[in-house]
Amino acid sequence: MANYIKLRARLMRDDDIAFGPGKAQLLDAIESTGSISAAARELGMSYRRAWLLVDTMNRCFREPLVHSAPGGKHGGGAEVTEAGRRIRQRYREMEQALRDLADDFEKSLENELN
Amino acid sequence: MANYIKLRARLMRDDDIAFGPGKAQLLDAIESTGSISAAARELGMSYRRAWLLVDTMNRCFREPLVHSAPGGKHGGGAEVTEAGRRIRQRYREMEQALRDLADDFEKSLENELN
DNA sequence: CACCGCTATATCCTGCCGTGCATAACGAAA
DNA sequence: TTTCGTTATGCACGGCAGGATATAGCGGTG
Repeated sequence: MANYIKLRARLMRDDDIAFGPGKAQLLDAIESTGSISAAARELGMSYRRAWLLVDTMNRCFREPLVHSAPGGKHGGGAEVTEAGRRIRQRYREMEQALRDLADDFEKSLENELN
Repeated sequence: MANYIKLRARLMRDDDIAFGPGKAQLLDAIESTGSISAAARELGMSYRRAWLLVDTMNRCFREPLVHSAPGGKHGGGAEVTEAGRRIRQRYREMEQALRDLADDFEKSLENELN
C-alpha cells in the first residue's frame, strides 16, 4: 500500500502559473538536452506544451529563465539562464522544506487509514 | 497583481485521494447543513460529486468520517463523526504549517517576478 | 547554397472529469 | 399509508486541457 502525502506548490502571477513542479522538471530536461523539443520528448510531453510552459515562465519573470534561438548548428536550441537556475534552486529548497514538514504530519494521518 | 504561492496537500491511499482541501471544506458544509445534498448546493457542486468524495473518504479510513442515513425526518441526512472532526483538524494544522513555511519563501521568489 | 533540426505558432482532434438528469429505496412524520 | 427530502447509483452530454498535426522561418554546416 502506497500511502503518502502528495504536495504541490505553484508560484502564481495573477492567473497563470509562473513556476511549479512541471516547470522545474522541464528546466532540468532542457539543461541536459540543450533544446526544448528534445526535453519534451524526454518527458513524454508535446512540444506545444513544453513551449507554452517556457513561454509562460519567461513572460512572468523579470529575466527569462530559458534562452532559445532557431537556426544555427543542428537548429539552434535552448539553454537555462543564470536566473533560471537560481529560481529553480530556490523553488527546490522550498519544495524540500515543505516535504520535510509534511512527512512529520504524515504518520499521525496515515495511521487512521486502512 | 495577485502574486502568491498556491499550495495543495493530498493524503493518498494507493490511487485515490483519502483527504484534501476539497474534502475538508465538504466536511465543514456537511457539519453546518446536516446533509450531503445541502452541502453540495452550498458549495456549488453536484450531489454526485459530493457523494463520491464522502464515499472515498469513508472507504479509505478505518472509521467513517461521515455517517449518513436515508429516510427519516425530512429524509435522513448526514453528520460528521468524531473521527471526521479529528482528521480534519490534523489536516488543517498541517495546511497551516505548510502555509507559514511557504510564506517565508514567497518573497525571495516573488521579487523575481514582473 | 542547399540541407537539417530546431523555434514559433495556428488549427483540429480527443480523452477525461464533472455536471445534469433520471431512477429507486428509505423511513420518520402527518 | 401517503408524503417528502434525503441517500444511493447509473448513464449520457459538454467543456476544456493537452496532444497531434501542419506550416513557416531561422541560420550554422557541409
